[in-house]
Amino acid sequence: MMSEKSYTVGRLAADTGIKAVTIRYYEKIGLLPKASRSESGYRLYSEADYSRLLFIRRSRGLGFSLDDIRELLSLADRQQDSCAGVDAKVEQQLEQVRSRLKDLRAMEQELERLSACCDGGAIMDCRIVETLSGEAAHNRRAKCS
Amino acid sequence: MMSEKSYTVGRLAADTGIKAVTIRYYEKIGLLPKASRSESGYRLYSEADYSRLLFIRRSRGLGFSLDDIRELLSLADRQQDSCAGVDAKVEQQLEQVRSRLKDLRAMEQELERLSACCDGGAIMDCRIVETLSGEAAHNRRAKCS
DNA sequence: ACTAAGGGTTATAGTAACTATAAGGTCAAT
DNA sequence: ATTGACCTTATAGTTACTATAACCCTTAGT
Repeated sequence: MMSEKSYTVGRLAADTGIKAVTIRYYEKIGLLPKASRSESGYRLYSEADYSRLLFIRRSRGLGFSLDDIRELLSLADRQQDSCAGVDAKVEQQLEQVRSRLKDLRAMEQELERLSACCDGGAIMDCRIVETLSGEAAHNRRAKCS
Repeated sequence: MMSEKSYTVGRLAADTGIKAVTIRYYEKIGLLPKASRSESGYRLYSEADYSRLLFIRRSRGLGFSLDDIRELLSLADRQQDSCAGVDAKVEQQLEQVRSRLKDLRAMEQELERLSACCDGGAIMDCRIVETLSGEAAHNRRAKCS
């Protein structure tokens, strides 16, 4: 007797913080099911779609790829199965994040070192340029920390 | 009287650790100058090309984009100019890296928290799935640290 | 001289996760 | 009726490569 409330794509976008274009894109790649349509052809979304989108958004926030999320969603859909698969994916993602952290920390250190190297002279005397050019650490005591 | 030694693309690749395809790609997008050619059409590279490639590789290692590197190279080429531009770019990159670090650290924390949540039951009881589904922190004392 | 392996050459398409653009249809309000 | 804000589609661009195909060159071995 009462129809469920439905969202247009723009409404869903506003409510979830995911842009309308992106929502359509998710539909196109099959991450979201095809939305039902109004008479005039507008997409109409249900509460279930809304939840699914939130799931996607949270997962993206944790750095999962869309392919990972596709898997997560299908794992999460099998309510009575073990959650070992989900747990494994979280673990895997954690490792990946840590590995990227390691790389970035190394970059940060090196950039800090370089940054401390510059004393504002000309390019030809610039330690930064020297370092980037590959004349690795030889005598950088003089001007660098 | 003596011609400089020159590298083929594969040799340069082996020496710099940048793949031959990538070297050709760098030439195509103008990051490397057009290489001279042997009679049969093979690319021939000089020491200068070698240095330039090393510069690119080190900069990539610091997370600079190819566009940034293009700028860095052109800055570095003006030997008598001030190195302020280079310094600024390093500073900028440092900021970017730090911002990405911040994001990743947040992801790491949240993933750690999630990972600790799983007690190996069924999906329908899984705290991870619950959390991802957006039912934010309500009563997670029970099973989560 | 012939051949096969291991170089090199080009052009084109695919990757991830969108973003931008164009060209148009719909809806609510004035 | 017209404006403005929404919706629709399709296509191309982004980053930094990687993969593929189809072909040419060089060199070592028989």
